[in-house]
Amino acid sequence: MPELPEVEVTRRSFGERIHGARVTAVRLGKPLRWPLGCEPHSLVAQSVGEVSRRAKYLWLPLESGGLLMHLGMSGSLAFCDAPGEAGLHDHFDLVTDRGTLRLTDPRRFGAVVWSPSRESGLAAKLLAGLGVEPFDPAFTGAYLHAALRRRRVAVKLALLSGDIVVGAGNIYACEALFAAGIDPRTRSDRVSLRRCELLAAAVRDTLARALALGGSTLRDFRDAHGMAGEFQLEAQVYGRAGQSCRACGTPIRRWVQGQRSTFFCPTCQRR
DNA sequence: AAGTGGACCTGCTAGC
DNA sequence: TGCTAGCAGGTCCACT
Repeated sequence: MPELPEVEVTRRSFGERIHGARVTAVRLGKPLRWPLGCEPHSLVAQSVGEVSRRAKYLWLPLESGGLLMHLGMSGSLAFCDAPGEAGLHDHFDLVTDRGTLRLTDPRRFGAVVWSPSRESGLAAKLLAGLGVEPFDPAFTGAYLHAALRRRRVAVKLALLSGDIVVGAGNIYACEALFAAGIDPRTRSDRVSLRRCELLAAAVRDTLARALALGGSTLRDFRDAHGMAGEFQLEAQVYGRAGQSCRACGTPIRRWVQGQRSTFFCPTCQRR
């Protein structure tokens, strides 16, 4: 589910309200991707700092360290005053004096992991090796070109790998490649500098547009207030196999790369 | 180092 | 109506 826009929309929807709150209880549901890494009760009475994001991870600072959270494929966070009984898929509650932050994640690919800091423990290991942030000025066409030059995998897979640029998942990688007019099957080392400039701009613009629209709600994404996103209504290719390209009318094609669906317009996107 | 495929887990839908 | 196969927004890990 959540790519960078959804994670950032989520962060913005509860970060300010939880800042300064004090933890009063922690409830765990079924196991997530990794064990919490600390005694849940040890978090009680600690105050919450300013929530930040790196790639698709959120970092919730506490006094003894912090919680690194990931929404996986199906996770979402809600922050509310009276959350009610935990449901079947509610696997983590951080109860505070200002409300409860609840992770709902049916598939349980998500994670909540305690670390002494972002720079140590499991958090450091998970954050190591991540590529540049898409809105970082360092993410330029020249940077992208230099990184892609060393790879032979299809450019779509290079975007998804997360070690060049972070944030674009399956939806936005497809959409950015469409916006840049690049065939997702193109070998990374054959994308010219000129087209890398277009692609870097397309990644940035696509993610920014999605952010402005509150992300994409395909089935169940909601921000911490329960608001759905609207980017999916503007998708040019994602999930549109067989439908006509909004730009040229050619049927959108579906192709499998790295065991995942890629959607593209064979006319608008060229190798 | 880079590339490949499997693993994790649940729910929904299309098709027979 | 009921079963099954296939698909889903991520990314870690082992192996070549």
